[in-house]
Amino acid sequence: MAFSLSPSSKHTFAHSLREKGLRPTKQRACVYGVILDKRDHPTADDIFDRVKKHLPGTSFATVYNCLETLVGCGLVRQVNMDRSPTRYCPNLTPHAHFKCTQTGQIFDVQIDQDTLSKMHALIPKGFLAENIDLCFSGKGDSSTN
Amino acid sequence: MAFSLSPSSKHTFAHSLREKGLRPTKQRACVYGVILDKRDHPTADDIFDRVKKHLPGTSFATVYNCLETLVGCGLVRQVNMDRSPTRYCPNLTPHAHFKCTQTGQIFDVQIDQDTLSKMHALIPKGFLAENIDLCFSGKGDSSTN
DNA sequence: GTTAAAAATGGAATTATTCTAATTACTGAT
DNA sequence: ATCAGTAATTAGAATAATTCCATTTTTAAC
Ligand SMILES: [Mn+2]
Ligand SMILES: [Mn+2]
Ligand SMILES: [Zn+2]
Ligand SMILES: [Zn+2]
Repeated sequence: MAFSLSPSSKHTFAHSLREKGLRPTKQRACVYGVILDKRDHPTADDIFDRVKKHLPGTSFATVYNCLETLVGCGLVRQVNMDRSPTRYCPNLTPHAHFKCTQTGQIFDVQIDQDTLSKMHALIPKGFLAENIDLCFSGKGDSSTN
Repeated sequence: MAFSLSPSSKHTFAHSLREKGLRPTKQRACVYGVILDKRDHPTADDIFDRVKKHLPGTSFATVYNCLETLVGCGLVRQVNMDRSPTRYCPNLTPHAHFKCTQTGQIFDVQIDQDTLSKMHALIPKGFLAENIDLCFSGKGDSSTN
């Protein structure tokens, strides 16, 4: 059966898509659902595997198409570190990412308003930043393994 | 003729490599030289083109090998934004990158110690960050085009 | 100069992602 | 409900940055 989003997620989802004149299809809902369901910053491949459990006929191209759409609607953020496959994150609050070099896991790191302001203040006059990306990498918390 | 590094760059170069038991070859010097020479955050492909002007026989594999070596020695930093090709930067001071979405140019943005500390302070207890990457993207300074 | 290790080379392989052309699913008039 | 037009999905081919591999060349040590 298709992924069932919570009522509030379903509303956000449908609303964000319709605002851009796009359709809330079951594939898009499912991709969004699996990203919300397990917030481990999955890759497109991970998402493909998970989506297939709910909608077995789904193609890889569709997963990529859906991801592009969801990112375009601002429902999901892309996380790029090094040259590794892009990962996807449904956390829309200002946050950074920490990648454990041992396990490969990616953790969310909240950014407080004060630090965020300081970061913004780095940008020289005449530049307009639409996007900020802050990534850490190193040894992660071993207790979380 | 092989690229001629300034005396001080040549010293840093040879010293950093020898510290790791690696040889300061002319290809490595040339790759390092072109990165120092034009600090526009070139891609491997850009570097390949520039290196060939000095050492025409150089292969693409060698450029990648040299870049890996230079990064491993800490002489050069990799800059990854989105999924675009990796770019290389010889600026070893703490700095962020701003990518102009219109021209694709990448600019260095200095990070003051205070902001750097605040950023470090975001990292949760138990995590040890070996690397920090801060990237902005948006509209760059049109006067620099 | 000989020998052994390191580096460079050319080309093949890998792989995440994008593209293309064909099919299917919606939408919204009629 | 039917039809037409558009949007979305699909399977597979194509792309492109990077890595790998086998071979040759260079270098360093003896
Ligand atoms: Mn898989
Ligand atoms: Mn070129
Ligand atoms: Zn995240
Ligand atoms: Zn830089």
